[in-house]
Amino acid sequence: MITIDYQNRKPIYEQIADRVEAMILSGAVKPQTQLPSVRSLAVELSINPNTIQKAYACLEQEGLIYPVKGRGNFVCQLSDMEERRRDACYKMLKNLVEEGKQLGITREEMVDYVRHLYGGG
Amino acid sequence: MITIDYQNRKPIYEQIADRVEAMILSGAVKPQTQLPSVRSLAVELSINPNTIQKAYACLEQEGLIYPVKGRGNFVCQLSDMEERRRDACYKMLKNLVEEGKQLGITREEMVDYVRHLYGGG
Amino acid sequence: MITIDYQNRKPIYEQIADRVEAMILSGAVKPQTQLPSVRSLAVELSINPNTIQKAYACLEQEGLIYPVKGRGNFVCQLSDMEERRRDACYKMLKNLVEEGKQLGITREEMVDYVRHLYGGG
Amino acid sequence: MITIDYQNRKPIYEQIADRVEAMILSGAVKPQTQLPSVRSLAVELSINPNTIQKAYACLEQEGLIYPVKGRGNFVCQLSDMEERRRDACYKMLKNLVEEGKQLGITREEMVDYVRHLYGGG
DNA sequence: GTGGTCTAGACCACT
DNA sequence: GTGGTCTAGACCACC
Repeated sequence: MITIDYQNRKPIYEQIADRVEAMILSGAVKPQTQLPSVRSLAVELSINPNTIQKAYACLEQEGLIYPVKGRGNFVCQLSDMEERRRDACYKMLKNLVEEGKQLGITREEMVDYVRHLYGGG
Repeated sequence: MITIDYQNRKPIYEQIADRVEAMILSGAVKPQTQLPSVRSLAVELSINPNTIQKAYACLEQEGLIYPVKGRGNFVCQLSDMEERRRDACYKMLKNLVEEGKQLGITREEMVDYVRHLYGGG
Repeated sequence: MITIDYQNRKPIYEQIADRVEAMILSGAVKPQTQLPSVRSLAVELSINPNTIQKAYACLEQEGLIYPVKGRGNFVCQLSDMEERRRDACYKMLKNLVEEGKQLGITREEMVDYVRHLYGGG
Repeated sequence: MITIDYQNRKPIYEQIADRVEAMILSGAVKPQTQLPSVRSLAVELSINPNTIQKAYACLEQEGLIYPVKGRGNFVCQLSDMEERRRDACYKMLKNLVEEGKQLGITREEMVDYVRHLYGGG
């Protein structure tokens, strides 16, 4: 479910954190669910456990997951999940639109691109 | 016309290169036009001339500008400008759509966001 | 009467010990009273009996409770209860005041906060 | 200005972050001021640079400081400084009051303690 | 077994 | 020189 792009400028721990966040916000991972342990995920992805640790620390800091010492990390019960999802979406799109405008792309041109790239829906 | 975001993970020289590229591809800067000199732009942006130099080197490498010794840097005559522009746009959008899907955003939901954020047009 | 905060950095056994200590020092639990058994409390709080055991061991070590083999744990007869209570209070407040000073909070400002937060009384 | 308590349960990086935050919120360190470099502070406190790095990362995440690559870390221009200070104060006091109540301390008793411990002011 | 912290050392990008 | 990231290995506390 998680893939790492070593060419990407975004640090690995952030790639992981973003991916897990997306899974939580999209509802693919339910609240109270236990996440894979730091060590097991490190083995699975063939990276250092500290990197996973850092990713999980970010998510905890954002209030998305909580650790239980000696047991593991769990997904928080979120009351504002829908709102967070929308926020994340907005933030992402704002950058996009900004770049698009600089490239001189018209609104409908971009809308068409999005429609096309998104595929069946 | 060019702003630097020191918070941004993208290196400064690349921010500048991207911005100039956008201006060229969008037609805001016409072919054969002379770009600001390395030194003057460095002063204007209050950064090291080496950084501007690196940005211009990137653009030259991409075939977007060409240097004339002792005179400055100029915008190339591009036959495939439209194509390049579309490529840049596609590349940008592909990442976006990928993220959007991971967040579980539907196609029309995203289209609506884009329409709204893009503003009048 | 006892709640566990899994988010808290303080270890669980210490949370329990502190809570029981507070109940004893505040007079909510009288001397000679029998405490709930390790097992029953473990069940009630849904945690490992070892953790309760460790909490009780701490309290015994502090001279607040004493175990009777085969019967259970009991609250000690304390001659210096008032003094202990004041000590615990002092210790707690010292940290607080230190932090408050670092934040540049004035004495009266803090006094007002305390009054307000404490509520009726 | 910064002291580390190795006995403290609070991790070192957090002790540092809290201390710097307090200095910023109390106005002891003005906006736009450059903080000591990661390496220099590490030497001064005789700890690993990574620990300082982590502390600074926390502060950046909170929006209190911002890094400039190759130059250093700087204090943000905060519009809501007063509000943040009050929040930090409230948060700190809430825990205190909670503990105090459990110990059976009356409101005026606690107010008196605070007044006394706070010293001249 | 779990997460959390710290250290040490290396590498990279930017100035 | 600066900050940022990653790895490796160790230790601790908790369950």
